[in-house]
Amino acid sequence: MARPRQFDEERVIRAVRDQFWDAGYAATSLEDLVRVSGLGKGSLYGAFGDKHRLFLRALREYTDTSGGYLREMLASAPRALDALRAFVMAPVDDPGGAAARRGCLMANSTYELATSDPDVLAEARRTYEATTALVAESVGRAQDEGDLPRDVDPVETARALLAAQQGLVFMGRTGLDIDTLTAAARTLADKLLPDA
Amino acid sequence: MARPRQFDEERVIRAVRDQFWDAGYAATSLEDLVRVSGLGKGSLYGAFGDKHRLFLRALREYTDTSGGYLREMLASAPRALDALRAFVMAPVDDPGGAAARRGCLMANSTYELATSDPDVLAEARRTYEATTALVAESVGRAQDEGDLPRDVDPVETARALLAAQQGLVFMGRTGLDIDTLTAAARTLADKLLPDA
DNA sequence: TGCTTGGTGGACCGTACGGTCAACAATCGC
DNA sequence: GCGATTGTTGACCGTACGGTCCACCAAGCA
Repeated sequence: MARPRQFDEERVIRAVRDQFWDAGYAATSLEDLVRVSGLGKGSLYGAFGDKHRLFLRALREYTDTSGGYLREMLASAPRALDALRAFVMAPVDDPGGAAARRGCLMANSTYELATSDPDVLAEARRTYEATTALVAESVGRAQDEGDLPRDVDPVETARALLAAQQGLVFMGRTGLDIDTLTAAARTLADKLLPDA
Repeated sequence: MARPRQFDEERVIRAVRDQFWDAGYAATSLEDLVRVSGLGKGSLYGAFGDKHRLFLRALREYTDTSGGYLREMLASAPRALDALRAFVMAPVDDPGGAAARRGCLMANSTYELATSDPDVLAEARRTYEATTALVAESVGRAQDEGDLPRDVDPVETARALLAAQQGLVFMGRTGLDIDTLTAAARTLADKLLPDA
């Protein structure tokens, strides 16, 4: 072993992720990445490879973290139905609406790159499948707890809930004010999760 | 007057719009625009201004055309409820799923540019407001026709329907197969428009 | 037909980008 | 302490981009 790294890899990835989140992939220059990371170009390349690989790494960090939060949130809720409601309302869980305007890094990336970048498309599908499975499991739990009717398919319901959530994310990106957005989220949750 | 234009302005705008639609704003180069339009750089600049203004023009063409179709579709339906159902199902109205993967130019642009481009953000809000108003009007009509309960707010319902539709657009962009997407769309329509 | 006016096209320009590299610095085993 | 090894830095490079410009051209008018 020789000279050790002078930076915290996780901290750098989080800083880079935030930059991509705020500005998008194409609109983020290497100079931006150097600035937010505090590293030189050479170090960045030596540690993470080129811009594309660095982006994929940051995206993976985002999906892993988000997936972890979701898993925990769904698992820790006393009643699954409440967790599902919180899942739909997640895009508006932010007083000032700043998070709503920022949106979801995975959705932003899908819209910007999915047509041209197979790696991003694959990550999108992977995340989508994993989220659907997690939500479907909670739908099943809500059925077991008597809060949702037995005759609906958990996976179908999970896909509908995910679509509703992502639709709210989109409306947040258009700059819709947080109160109106919250009302829309409530309407969707009430209709899709009738017994709440 | 001197030498007249040798191209059809509308045709050029549509070609440019399709290019931006397929590749996005940043990923479309001036060379691409020259290729799909058949014009030289000078002509393009002389007729439409720079890349940004040309993009806004193409985006406006898209929103005007889409808005026109929507207005017509909603107005011509014998029962408003059927039209609302068609509105939600629109993202999957495409046998091969190609249109679903392409998504909606306005949504694509919002995700790519709304944070940094005030003009695009304004166009997004304008389109969003107009669509909400059109859909809300049809919700009111469906209430008058006895197909939707009287106690729901038309504008709230319209926003929920729009969110559901845009959520489906997102799922289409992730490459979800058209059959699964159609099933999700049906679930959403059934829940949000109960008496269909 | 020659003059004027606006359209056309592509050569050309400055710049900012992603990426490379070589010189230097810091740590470890010996 | 010294060499080996790896990390760090920023100057540097080639390229592709958006945008400009100018020489040429076609139509209308006298």
